[in-house]
Amino acid sequence: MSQQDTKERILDAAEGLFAREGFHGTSLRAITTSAAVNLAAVNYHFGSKDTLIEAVFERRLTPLNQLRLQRLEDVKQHAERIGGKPPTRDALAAFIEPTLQFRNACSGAEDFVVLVGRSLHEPDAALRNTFLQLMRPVFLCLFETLRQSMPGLSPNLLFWRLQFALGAMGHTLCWEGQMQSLSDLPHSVDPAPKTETLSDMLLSFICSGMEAP
Amino acid sequence: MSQQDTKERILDAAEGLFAREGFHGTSLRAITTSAAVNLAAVNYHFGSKDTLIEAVFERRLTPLNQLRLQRLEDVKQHAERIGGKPPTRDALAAFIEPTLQFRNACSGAEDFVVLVGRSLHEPDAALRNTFLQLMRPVFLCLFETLRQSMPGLSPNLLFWRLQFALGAMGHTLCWEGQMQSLSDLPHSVDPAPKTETLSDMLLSFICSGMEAP
DNA sequence: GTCTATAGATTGATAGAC
DNA sequence: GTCTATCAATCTATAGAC
Repeated sequence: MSQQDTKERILDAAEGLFAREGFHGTSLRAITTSAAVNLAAVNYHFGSKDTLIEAVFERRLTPLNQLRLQRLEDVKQHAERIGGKPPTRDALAAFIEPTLQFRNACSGAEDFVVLVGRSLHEPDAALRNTFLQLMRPVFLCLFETLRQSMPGLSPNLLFWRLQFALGAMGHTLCWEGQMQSLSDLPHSVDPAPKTETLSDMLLSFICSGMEAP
Repeated sequence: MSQQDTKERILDAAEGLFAREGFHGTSLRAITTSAAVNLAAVNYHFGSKDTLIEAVFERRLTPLNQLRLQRLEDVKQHAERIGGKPPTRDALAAFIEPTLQFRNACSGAEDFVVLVGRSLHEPDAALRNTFLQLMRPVFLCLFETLRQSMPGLSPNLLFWRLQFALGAMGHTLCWEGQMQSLSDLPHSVDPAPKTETLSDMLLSFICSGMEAP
């Protein structure tokens, strides 16, 4: 087994377990057993449990954020070219759609998306800040784009509405994983809609909320 | 120190630590030290760590949910009396406002509200289900009331929009605690608005999202 | 009811042979 | 790079004196 293989196997196993059991609920032994590698391999390749979770975040969040930034840039440039404002829905879609579609991008990505959804509410402050630092550039770009989309909205109100939107989105990402719960209603509810359907429902909700009177 | 005192002190300390450090991130030692009681007192009074967190939830969630159910009932009865539909905003307000106002109801309630916000995303399935089971009656009542408010909306779409709303609300509750993060923007943002202001912003957002075209 | 003392299991991390 | 063996710390829970 090559070094590359071992590192990847650890990252894959850690990603799944952190998403399903949480960071503090996952032991290094659980990870190495699931990855079928030796216990000492984690500390050899990643240094510590804390640096391992950083590596788990960076592996997928870096390309995902690049995708989001690219799409946001496209929306802004298209608006400039036609001399108008970037449509609110397009700006939000540039942030949301790549995330939901990422689920189908590669194997194991479903786990990662759940992990992302949970990260905003992560109790461990150090871990939460690791995530937020990686997200900061995208968040700032989204904020500035939306400023152009809705120049009449005060920065404070925009900020809070964006927080509400992030909450709605994060909750949706978690749910996609496994969060069985309130769905046993006396009505027909689809607990796992197609990515495109879910994406549209979420976008419509958030878009209307952002543009509320 | 009376028995009542000891139990309450443990509940108070546990509430704060669970909210700030998470369930798995909080040890019984941390709780008993913070509460200034003996380590063995937790197991004597509550049986185990798992039953302790259940007691923490129940102590405040039972009266809070009763408040929410009462307000939902009022909204429905008022609609019946005038022979109309319960207004969407009133139904949502019956669920949201008591929660946000609960922060100021008693000391320590701020911690509890953060704990609630985080519970939907709790990785520990048993813990999450404890919370969901306590919330189920209120959730069902809210769902049925909103069914009356918006009879044109399919149950499936209503369900998902309600999930988005819960996500937005949960994120807001967490934030209220301490979640410093993305707020250092090049604009003036109020990181801790008055309860009423925040409540109005959240309600307007969710209400518009629920009634999206 | 409260305390001390400790059992028994699990944790993250490392030293050293191969 | 991979393995075994183990350390030192921490955890929940309990037994038994007072």
